[in-house]
Amino acid sequence: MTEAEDRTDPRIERSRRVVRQAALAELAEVGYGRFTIESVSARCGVARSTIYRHWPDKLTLIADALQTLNRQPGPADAAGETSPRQRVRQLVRHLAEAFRESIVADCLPAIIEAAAHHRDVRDFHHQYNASRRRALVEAIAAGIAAGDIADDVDPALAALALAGPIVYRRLMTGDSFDPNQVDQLIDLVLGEPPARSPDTGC
Amino acid sequence: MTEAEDRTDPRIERSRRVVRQAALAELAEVGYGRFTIESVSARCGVARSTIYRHWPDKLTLIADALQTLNRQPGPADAAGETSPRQRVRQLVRHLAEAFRESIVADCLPAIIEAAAHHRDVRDFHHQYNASRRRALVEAIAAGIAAGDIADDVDPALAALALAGPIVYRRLMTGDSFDPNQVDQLIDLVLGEPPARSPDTGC
Amino acid sequence: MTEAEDRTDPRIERSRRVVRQAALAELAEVGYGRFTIESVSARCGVARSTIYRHWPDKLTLIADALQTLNRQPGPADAAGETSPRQRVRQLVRHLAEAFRESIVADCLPAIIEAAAHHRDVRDFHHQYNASRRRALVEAIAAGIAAGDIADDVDPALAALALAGPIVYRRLMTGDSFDPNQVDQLIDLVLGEPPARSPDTGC
Amino acid sequence: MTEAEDRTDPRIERSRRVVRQAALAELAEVGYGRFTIESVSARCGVARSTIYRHWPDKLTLIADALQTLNRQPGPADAAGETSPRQRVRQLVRHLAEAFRESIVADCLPAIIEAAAHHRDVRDFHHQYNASRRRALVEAIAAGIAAGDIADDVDPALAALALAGPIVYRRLMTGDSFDPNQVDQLIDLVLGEPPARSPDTGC
DNA sequence: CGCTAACCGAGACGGTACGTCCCGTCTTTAC
DNA sequence: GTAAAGACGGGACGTACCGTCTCGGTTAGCG
Repeated sequence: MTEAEDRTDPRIERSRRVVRQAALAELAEVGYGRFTIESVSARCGVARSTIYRHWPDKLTLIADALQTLNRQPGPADAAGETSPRQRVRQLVRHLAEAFRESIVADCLPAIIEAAAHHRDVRDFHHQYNASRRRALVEAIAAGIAAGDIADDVDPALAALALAGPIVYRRLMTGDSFDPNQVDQLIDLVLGEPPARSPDTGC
Repeated sequence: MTEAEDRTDPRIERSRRVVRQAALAELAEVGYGRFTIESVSARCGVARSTIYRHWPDKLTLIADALQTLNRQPGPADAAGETSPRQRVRQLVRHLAEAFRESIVADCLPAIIEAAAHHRDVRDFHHQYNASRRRALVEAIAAGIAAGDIADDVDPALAALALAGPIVYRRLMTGDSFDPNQVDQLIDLVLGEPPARSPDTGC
Repeated sequence: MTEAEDRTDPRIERSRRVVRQAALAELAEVGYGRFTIESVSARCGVARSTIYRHWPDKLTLIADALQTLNRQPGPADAAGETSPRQRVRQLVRHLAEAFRESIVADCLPAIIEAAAHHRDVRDFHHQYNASRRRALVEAIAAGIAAGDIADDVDPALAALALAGPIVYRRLMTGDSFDPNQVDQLIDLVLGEPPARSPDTGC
Repeated sequence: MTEAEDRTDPRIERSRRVVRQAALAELAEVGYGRFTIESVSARCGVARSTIYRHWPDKLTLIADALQTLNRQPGPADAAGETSPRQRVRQLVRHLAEAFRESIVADCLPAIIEAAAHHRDVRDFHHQYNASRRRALVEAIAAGIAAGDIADDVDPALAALALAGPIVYRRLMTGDSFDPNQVDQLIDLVLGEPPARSPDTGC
C-alpha cells in the first residue's frame, strides 16, 4: 500500500487532501442541506471537475472525507499506569470534550442525516461509534475484573448510560455535556467507587 | 380567537393539514437532503403554488409541520395509582417505544440536521425534548421524595442517563434500544429498587 | 338597446367603464407583453374576480376596451364649406395628429401584436382602419369628381400613399410624421393643386 | 479577432445559432405575447438552462435573434446596368415581396410591440428600417440627378410615400401590398416616367 | 533533458428544484 | 343576491447547482 501510494501523482494526493479538508469544513459550517460541491470547490480552489474526477458524487465525497477522521484518539493513548476506573473516566471525559467542540461534533448532525439515507456514511458512522464504545466497554469490564466496579454492572449497558447523556445533550438540547460533570455521571452509573482507600489513589 | 378561526376558509385549513402530513411523511422517508416541495406537492395533490402561498420556504414548512407533532402524550396520562418508580418506568419505556418506530423517530435525523442551521426547527426540537425530559425529571424527583429512589441521585443527571442510551442507540448505532431492557437500565441508573427489606440490600 | 342598457345595474356599467379605461391606460403604458389583469385591477380598484366576470380573458378585455374608442372623429365632422381637397387635407392632418399623440397611437403596437394572434382584436383593428381609410378614399374620389384632383389618380392607392407614411413614421422610426408636412405629402401624391389655370397642367 | 473567434467553443456557436433560429420561428408563429423560452427550448432541443446561460432574459434573446437578420439584401445587389428609376422599382418591389412573406414580416408585429418597451429591440428595429429606407432615398436622389424623376420631388418624403403603403397594408389591413401594384404606386408618387425626350420636361 | 501521459482548470451542456408572479377558475364571506 | 376577497391548480419565469462532458494547458516522471 505504501508503495502504491508513493507511486500516485503528488498532484492527486494534494487535491484529495485539500478537497477533503474543505469538505469537512463546509459540512461543519453549512450542514448537509446546503453542502455544495461548488462551495467546496471555491473554498479550496480545486476545480469542480477535478472534484468530480475523484469522487462520483456529493455523498461519496462526504463519506470519504469522514473516513479521514477515523484516527482513533489512541485506545491506550495515555493509558499509562492508571486504574481501570480512571481509564473509564478518561474515555468519557474525552468523549465529552470532543462533543463540546471539534470538527466531528460540528459535522454530527450532517453525518446523522446522511447516514439515514446513504449506506457508506451509515457504515462509517456506526463503525466509528462502535469502536469508540468498544473501548469504553472494555475499560468497564476491566474495572469489574479488577473489583473496581460492582460486578452486577452490564458493561455494554453501562457504556450506553455513560455515552448516551453526552450525545443527548449535544443533539437534543441547546448545550453540551459539561466535562466536569463526568465524575458525577460515572458515580451515578457505576456506583460510588469502592471505599477501600480512595484517598490513597492519586 | 375561536370565532376568528372559525371564520377561516375551510379550504385553507384543509390544505394546511394535508400538506403538513405529507411533509412529515416525506421527511421521514427521504430525509432532509432530498426533501422537495415538489414531492410534497405530488404526494398530497396540493399545487406547489398553494404550498408556497402558505409557507415561504421549505424550512418553514418543515418547522411548522413538526410543530403539529407537539401534542404531548399526556404528562399524567395513565398516572393512575402507580408508584413513582413505575411512573419513571412508564416514561422511559414510552420513549424507547417511540424511538423504535414513529414518525418523529423517523424524522429525527432530518430534524437534527435542520435544527443545526435553522432557528425555528432548533427551537421546536429543543423545547420538545425539554418538555419530555422535564416529565422524567419530575417523576424521578417524586420517587426520591417517596423514598422509592436513593436520595443521592441527581434527578436531572439521572434523566439524562435514562434517556441518553435510547437516543444513542437510535442515532449512533444500527438498531434501537430494546424496550425490554428498560428495567435493567433503570436499575443500573437509579439503583436496585428497595425490596421488602431495603436494609438487607448490599 | 337603450332600454336594455337602462336596466343594467348602474354598478355594472360603472365597473365596465373604469375597467375599460384602466385597460387602455395600462396597454398604452406597459404594452401588450406586460399587460396584466392584476395591474388593471389595481389601477382602477375593481377586484380581479369582477373583471373576469365581465370579460372571459385578457384579450377579450383588450378588444372590448378598444371598441369604445370606435368613436369616429365624425366623417362629415367639420365638413362645412370646404373644398374636397381641403377635406382630404383635413383627414390626413387629423390622422397625423392622432398618431402623434393619443391613447390609440400609444396602444398601436399592442394592438398590432394582439391582432396578429387574436381574431377579435384583428377584426376591430382592420375595421377601424378600413373605416378611416374609406373616408379618405371618398374624399379623394370627390376631389377627382370636382376636378380638384387629376383623374388618373387611383383613390384607393392614393389613400394608402397618404396614410402609409404616417403609419410608417410612427411604427418603423423613432419619431412621428410632422402634421405640417401633410401639405407637402398631399402635393406629392395628388399632384400640385390646380392653380388658376388648370388646363396649363399637362 | 478572427483568431479569437476561432477559439470559441464550437458548442457555443452551435447553441447560439439554433436557439436564435428557433426564437425567430417562435416569434413569427406565436407572437410576442406567447413567446416562451420553454417553447424555444423545446423547438430546438437546447436546454432551458443553456439558453439562460447565453441570454439573460427573453427580450435580450429576441433582440439578439433579430440582429442576425441584419444581413441587408445587398444595396447594390443586382444593381447591374439598370436606370435609377429601375433601381427604385427594384427596391420597392423587394420590400413588397419581403412584406408578403418572410420571417421578418411575420415577426413584425412582435418586433413593433417589443420595440415599444425595450431599448435594444427598438434600436435594432429603427436602424434596420433606416438602412433600408436610406437605400431607397439614395436611389430616388440618383433618379432626380439623372433627370429620371422630377426635381421637385423630396426624396425622403417620396421614400416614405413608397414604403408607407406597403407597411400600412401589412399592419393595418388584412392583406399585403401586391407587388404587381408597385409600378402603379411609383408612377403615382414619382410621376409618370419621362417619355421619349425627358429633357423637354419642365 | 525532452516526451508523453496524466492531471488540471475552465466551463458548456442537459437537467431538476427553487421561490416568484400571474393566469383563469372557483368558493366563501360580507354588505 | 351580488360584488369583493382571495384560495386554488397551473405554468413560465429567471436562478442555482447538479453530474456529465469536452476542451487546451501544465506538469510530473520515464526513457
